[in-house]
Amino acid sequence: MSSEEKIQNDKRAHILDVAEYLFAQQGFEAVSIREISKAADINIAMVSYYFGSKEKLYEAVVTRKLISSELILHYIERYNCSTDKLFAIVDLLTDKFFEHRNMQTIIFREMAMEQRTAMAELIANQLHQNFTIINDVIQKGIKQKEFKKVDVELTVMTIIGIVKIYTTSSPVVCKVLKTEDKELMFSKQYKLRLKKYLKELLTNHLGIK
Amino acid sequence: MSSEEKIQNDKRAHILDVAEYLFAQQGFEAVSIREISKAADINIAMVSYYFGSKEKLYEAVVTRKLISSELILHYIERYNCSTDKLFAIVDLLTDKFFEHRNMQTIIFREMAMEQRTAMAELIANQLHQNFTIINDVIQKGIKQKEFKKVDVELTVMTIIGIVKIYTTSSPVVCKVLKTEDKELMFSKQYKLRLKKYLKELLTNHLGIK
DNA sequence: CAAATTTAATTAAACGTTTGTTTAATTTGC
DNA sequence: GCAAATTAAACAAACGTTTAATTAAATTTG
Repeated sequence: MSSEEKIQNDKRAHILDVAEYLFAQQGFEAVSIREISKAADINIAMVSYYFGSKEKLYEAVVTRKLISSELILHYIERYNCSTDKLFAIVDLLTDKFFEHRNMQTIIFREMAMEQRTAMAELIANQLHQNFTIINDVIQKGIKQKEFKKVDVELTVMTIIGIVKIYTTSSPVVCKVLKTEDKELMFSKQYKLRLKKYLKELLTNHLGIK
Repeated sequence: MSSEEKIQNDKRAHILDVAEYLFAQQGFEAVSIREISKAADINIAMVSYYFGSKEKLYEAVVTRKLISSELILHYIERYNCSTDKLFAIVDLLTDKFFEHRNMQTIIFREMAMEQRTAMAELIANQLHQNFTIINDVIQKGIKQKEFKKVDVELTVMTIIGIVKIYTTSSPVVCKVLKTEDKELMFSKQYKLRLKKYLKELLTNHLGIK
């Protein structure tokens, strides 16, 4: 990559970062191009120049950070038993959700919209792929008598649901955890607590010895 | 209540219903007063006439259906042991979330906004109250050796998280459950499945005999 | 290697729409 | 006939986008 390309990519990436933050905070419609431009310290016309339109900027923001199923598969292939695979998924998901919680806010807001846009479909498919991987791991674990028989689909949803509500409902989670501090809530300490809890929950639920 | 008041209330309620549906589908900013008016078959000016502004209409929509903590308390007071209380809460929450899932979509979208509005604060407080009730039930159950020792706050979040992701992420949940039909997803049958799953999960997790 | 030329990046201003809200006139129900 | 309900029209403000002009950078040329 030449140096000028890097500079342009930096600027593009900067706009994407700013836009992601604002979209996550307020939602797509609530954020104006003028607001993004001001926050990113660029001219209003630059968004159209780089991305074509506000809609396409949004698409770029979303697609940039989707958790690919390849990543998950690659991450768990090193483990042999289903328990280790499942726990690795818990770690990975928690890490990714904590790291990209702005993105997760956007993604699940999009999922809450009933109207099927092309992008909503894209996200749903991606999430479904990730669901399927976790589903298969649990299914295999049950088959090999490593896990008890459970409602597999809802178990998958449980994992995602907890991590999701933790990372995307911070005002109320803050209150519940009595932290009053969002920084603390997303600290290493609390991330460990969440991971530990999830593994204990799954251990109990799946009857892991 | 006089007959004309009833008619006015009906019209107000009708606007609230339509607005709730649209707000849940698209979010506050994405819905215009013109769209609401068209869908509700009223004049544009009637929203201002009845509610004052779009903002106040939104407030009216949200506050109308918040699950009051009194309702929960009243619902569980008839039960003696913590297990029965907890299972009653599972039933109540599932029912309410299924019944008012439009509302839940709006509420958690508001919670995902980082900017603290007056209404976000109101919702957070309400949710926190509900959290606290569940929290207390589990805490008491542990104290009385009815439950195993667990991370109580995260257990509460688990219950809410599962019901929430089920009711407010229907596109992806549909795919996961292989129903392809949103009606089926919110049928009695599937509601029972969810309740049963939650109780089994809690039974395993809390070591209920 | 500097000057000339072309391309890319950036800007301020203006575009036509749409937004939420208000006004002032009209209709409705009692 | 009077008050409440309803309407169409108009309001300024904000929206996403485009334009045409300008600056900066890259490339070509002599």
